[in-house]
Amino acid sequence: MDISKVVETISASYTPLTDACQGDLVRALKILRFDRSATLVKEGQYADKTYFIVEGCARAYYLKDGKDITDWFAFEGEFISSINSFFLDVPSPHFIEILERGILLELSRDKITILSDKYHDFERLVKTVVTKTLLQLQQRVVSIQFETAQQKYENLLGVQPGITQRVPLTHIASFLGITLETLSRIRNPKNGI
Amino acid sequence: MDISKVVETISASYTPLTDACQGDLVRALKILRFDRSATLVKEGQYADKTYFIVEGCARAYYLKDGKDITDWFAFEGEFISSINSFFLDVPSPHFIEILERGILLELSRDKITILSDKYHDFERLVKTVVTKTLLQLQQRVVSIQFETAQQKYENLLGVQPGITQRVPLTHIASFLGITLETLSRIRNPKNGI
DNA sequence: CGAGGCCTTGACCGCGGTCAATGCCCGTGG
DNA sequence: CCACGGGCATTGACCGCGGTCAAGGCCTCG
Repeated sequence: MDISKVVETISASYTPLTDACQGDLVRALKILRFDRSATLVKEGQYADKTYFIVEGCARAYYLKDGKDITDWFAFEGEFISSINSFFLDVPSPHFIEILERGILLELSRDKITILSDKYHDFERLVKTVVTKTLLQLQQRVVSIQFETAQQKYENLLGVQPGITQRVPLTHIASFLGITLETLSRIRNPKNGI
Repeated sequence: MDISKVVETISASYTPLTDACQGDLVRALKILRFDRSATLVKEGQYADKTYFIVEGCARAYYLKDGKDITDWFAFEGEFISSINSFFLDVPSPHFIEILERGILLELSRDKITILSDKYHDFERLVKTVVTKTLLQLQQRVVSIQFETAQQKYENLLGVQPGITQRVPLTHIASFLGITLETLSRIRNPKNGI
């Protein structure tokens, strides 16, 4: 796999980076490959890394009263990290788990700080990634707050059509804030029509 | 009112700005004063401005099936804008309304772009504001999704203790994603204990 | 073949929504 | 100065969505 190709893609899909910046970024990234599901971050760790997904998918989840609650999915071309730990430098409430065999790029906060200080355009890249995430999250608040379980599910399918083929329903249910049982009933056509 | 003092406060509370940048920022800001409630942004407008609240408070809301749904409050020292319209350059789904007599600073997206291009540290300021907002929103998702109406309300009081003195309960209820009736019952001590 | 993960289905019930009536406060005009 | 009206909040009666608990189906893998 050619990292510089991936960095070009990032530069093209988020915000342009100068060649110098791209070079430094390539050198700062570390390739991770996984054959099957694996846990990148555990609850309680200081999770000062962010991961860019080249192939495969991942989720961030936490335990609420012992229950596994997914609160973020990431697929090819997206970033994932434990945002609380990453930005606030506190122990992570989240686990981050790979859901499929795939390839990730890892980037530490230290290196992000160095790159952000050195390159104005890298600072802009980070701003853009954060902004996109903010807008997604905003949509999610609206969806969670006033839609029925069914609408939330249909909404998710609109944004991530293939998700049910790639992610267990349990995780999708907790992501939507509904139970697995409810999700199962929604998906059953004879309750629907 | 002395704008440069306010800009110093912003620089201190978010991320430091050079003197040159602060100077340019002071010149880019426009002061707005309001004696009573007023609407800054209407649904459907291209809302390419952001507002910093010096005194008073404001809310962003939208109409969902004719119902008024608040989805953001801002108080002294915070920014507010119609984030969808501002970042994506689409017509605003939101109204933005001043809730109290007060003072705001207005800054247009054009000027933010110019300042961001000229000053690396201004780019960083924007990143920091967006990041803080992202983290708040993340907390809110968790709160909305798995807490009871009462817990959501108590949560809000934890973060914004004085809010009930400054904002009508109707708006607080819709912000929390509950009805005014439910909020009223929660607040009534004889149902609580 | 058996065990365990994942999903489905059923029975039941409680939180919080809807609808509607009433209360309270304050500004405006007779 | 009081009466009225309108905005905001409270209270009550009712009910439905979706949660909980429990049983059972259906893979896959050892």
